[in-house]
Amino acid sequence: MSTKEVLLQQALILFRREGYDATGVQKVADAAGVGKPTLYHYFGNKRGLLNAVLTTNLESFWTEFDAATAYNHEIVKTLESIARVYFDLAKRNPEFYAWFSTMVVTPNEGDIHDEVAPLYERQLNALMEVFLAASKDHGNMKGRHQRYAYSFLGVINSSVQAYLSGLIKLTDREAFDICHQFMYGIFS
Amino acid sequence: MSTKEVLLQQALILFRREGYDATGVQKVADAAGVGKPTLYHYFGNKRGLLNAVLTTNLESFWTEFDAATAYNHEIVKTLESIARVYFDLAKRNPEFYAWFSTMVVTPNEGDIHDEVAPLYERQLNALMEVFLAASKDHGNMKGRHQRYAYSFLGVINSSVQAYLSGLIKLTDREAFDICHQFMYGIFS
DNA sequence: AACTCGTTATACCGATTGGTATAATAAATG
DNA sequence: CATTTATTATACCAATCGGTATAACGAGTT
Repeated sequence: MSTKEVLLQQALILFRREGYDATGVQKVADAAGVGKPTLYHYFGNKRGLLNAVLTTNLESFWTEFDAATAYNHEIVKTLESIARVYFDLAKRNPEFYAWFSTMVVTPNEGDIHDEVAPLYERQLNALMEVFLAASKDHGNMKGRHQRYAYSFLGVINSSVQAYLSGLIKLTDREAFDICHQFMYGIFS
Repeated sequence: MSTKEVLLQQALILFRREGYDATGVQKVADAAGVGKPTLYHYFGNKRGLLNAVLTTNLESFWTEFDAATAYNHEIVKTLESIARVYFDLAKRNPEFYAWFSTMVVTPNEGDIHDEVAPLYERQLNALMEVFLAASKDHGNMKGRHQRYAYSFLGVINSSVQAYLSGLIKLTDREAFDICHQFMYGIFS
């Protein structure tokens, strides 16, 4: 593994365990077994490191996410695909998911908000598009697409949190269940 | 307002806006218009300040919470009461709720985790008790009380997040809706 | 062999961190 | 009025913060 990859790996571990603000650049460099200027050579500054951690760990997620959010006139199946994308990320990279999912709801100012907010909005906007497109097929969800996007993400996160706590497994059945339960609340 | 109250108020604002770790004790003292030793006189150390912010802002919440979690053989009504307790806190003290709700899911080490974890567990345990008691009346929720406690909190938080974002209002009707939708998923 | 280029280390910068020793002040009590 | 007691400020501590100037290092290239 290259020095750069080791730095990214250790940064993620420390950011998750102690928080971004509480993690000094020195500590990351020490954990990676290199000097501080090496870190600055690769990432420019602390925020660059944060950005790199986010980008690398979300690379394949975005690919799957963009594919899943292409609405195909079957809202429930579309939501199931989306849920599975999140489940996959959680299973493939639980350390990162646990960290990222807490940051998207953190209203702090500073580096974290500036870097994470656009990533969250991109998810929210794509989900809103899905519900907006679906509302042309189903008349029952007038103007609530924004609220649906919010709470659907909440439902997914709730399952993943249970998974990360060892309570459940993230099966296709689980994705099926939460999507059906979610849509029931809208249509009924 | 006493000096102590001003310190608690400013600490909450800064903790929420910039995060606990990123907020220096000096900044809190400056914001309150007093010297640093004044802060240490009242709270001992930074963690004592954190503890005091949590305790004071949750004082009336716990009273209402303990009353609401007394299961009375009507699971839906009990859940509604609980939801309203959270809604009340969010409406009465949105600044605090926005801060606290992000911390309970943050798996960091350090002061925040040590102070917040027991508060979260107390909520979780009380909710588990509710579902456990209810499972004696309803046979359909065998051994899943822990998972229900998790996801019920998730549902509530999802509503409150939507409220804090200006999307919805936290009415009694909203509490009714989410509890019914939640229980449907369990019984069906 | 000379040279370049990407990578890394030593040592340092000013600013800020959490925390404190000392003492001046204010109010309350005798 | 004198004394205590609670409250506040000035000034400081070692440690760490994010960030950098300088240069040594090894691998290729010419």
